Amino acid sequence: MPARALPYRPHNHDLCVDQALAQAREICRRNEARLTPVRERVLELIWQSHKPLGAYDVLAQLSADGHKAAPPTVYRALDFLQQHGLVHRIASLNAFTGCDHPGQHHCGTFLICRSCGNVLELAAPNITAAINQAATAETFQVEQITLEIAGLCPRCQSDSADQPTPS
Amino acid sequence: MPARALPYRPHNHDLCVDQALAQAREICRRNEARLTPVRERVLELIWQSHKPLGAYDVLAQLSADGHKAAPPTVYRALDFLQQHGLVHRIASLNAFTGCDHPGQHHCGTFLICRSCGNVLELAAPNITAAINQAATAETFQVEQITLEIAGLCPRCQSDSADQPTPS
DNA sequence: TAAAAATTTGCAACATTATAACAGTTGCGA
DNA sequence: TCGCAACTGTTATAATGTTGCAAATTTTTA
Ligand SMILES: [Zn+2]
Ligand SMILES: [Zn+2]
Ligand SMILES: [Zn+2]
Ligand SMILES: [Zn+2]
Repeated sequence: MPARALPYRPHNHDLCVDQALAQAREICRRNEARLTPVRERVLELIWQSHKPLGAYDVLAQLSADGHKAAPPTVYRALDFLQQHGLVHRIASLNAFTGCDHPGQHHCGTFLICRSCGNVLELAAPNITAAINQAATAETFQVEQITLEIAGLCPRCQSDSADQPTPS
Repeated sequence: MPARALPYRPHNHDLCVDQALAQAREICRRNEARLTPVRERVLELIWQSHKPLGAYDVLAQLSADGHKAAPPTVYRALDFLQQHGLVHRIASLNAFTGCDHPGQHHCGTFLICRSCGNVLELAAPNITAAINQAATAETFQVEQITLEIAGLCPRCQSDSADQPTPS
């Protein structure tokens, strides 16, 4: 089994895209949801890298395709994709990123590099457990967790150590 | 020692406000920072309840005071207050809330009730530890944590159980 | 105290992100 | 082929946040 593709490292990103699209098609089939051309194209654009994309970035790229689009088109597609657990919204960035392990609606934990902009989605049962424990101690009924961790990814840590100011 | 004032429960909120303002003055004195009238007034407005306030809500209330204000005035005051750890921004709400235990710049953990809108700031060492552990496992250098937990507070849980649709 | 410097505020314009309302289109079953 | 539901296009607008510069205020320096 190959190591998980880490956004921070060079990897065959086409595989990320192909897998994401294949999973999306499969999930929509199972959910009897329609992965229309616009929706699929938006998902593909979101997956063009591991850097979250703003709604208006998506919009601009749709327009570059020649697609005549307005904000609602994009926001509706993104809503759909979120609903089916295919993308996540990063609240601290007002941006969207593809979901690493789609299938069910879930709230991810994100490691966001402030230098390169890449995002890694974690599945962190320990964190979730600690959160639920703390919430339970306050008799709070958890419905949704927003956990976004900003900092420096491994690559950008060494970069800043090796090359003080790389342009 | 009295029980901590929980936002969800009736409490003498004037004490919350008085304490927050007193701490703010003390902290600014120590930091040699200037808690000007605008800044103090914005902090007071933020503390008018435990429900986070949008920047434009603050702006409206400043205007109601007769204060001639524009967005930058509010955003600058909020920036100042954040810088000195006196208020927090809730990214998932685009809103601001007073800090429960100010003194140093820190990232809080928030329990946000989607029904009554009140927010409780937690100090949760267990969660922080779990997050740092998970980040370290990915060789990620944490700088800032955004943790916002939405759901139902104790009061609103019982309300919805007792009174199915209370208007 | 008076001039100079730094900080804070006022103000106008603008940028970005997101939604509302309604009309047209498409796919699908009756 | 008709009717319905879901999807998309279109226009306008709302909500949130920023830039840049000038005036006012406070602090520092001489
Ligand atoms: Zn990839
Ligand atoms: Zn995910
Ligand atoms: Zn209170
Ligand atoms: Zn705090």
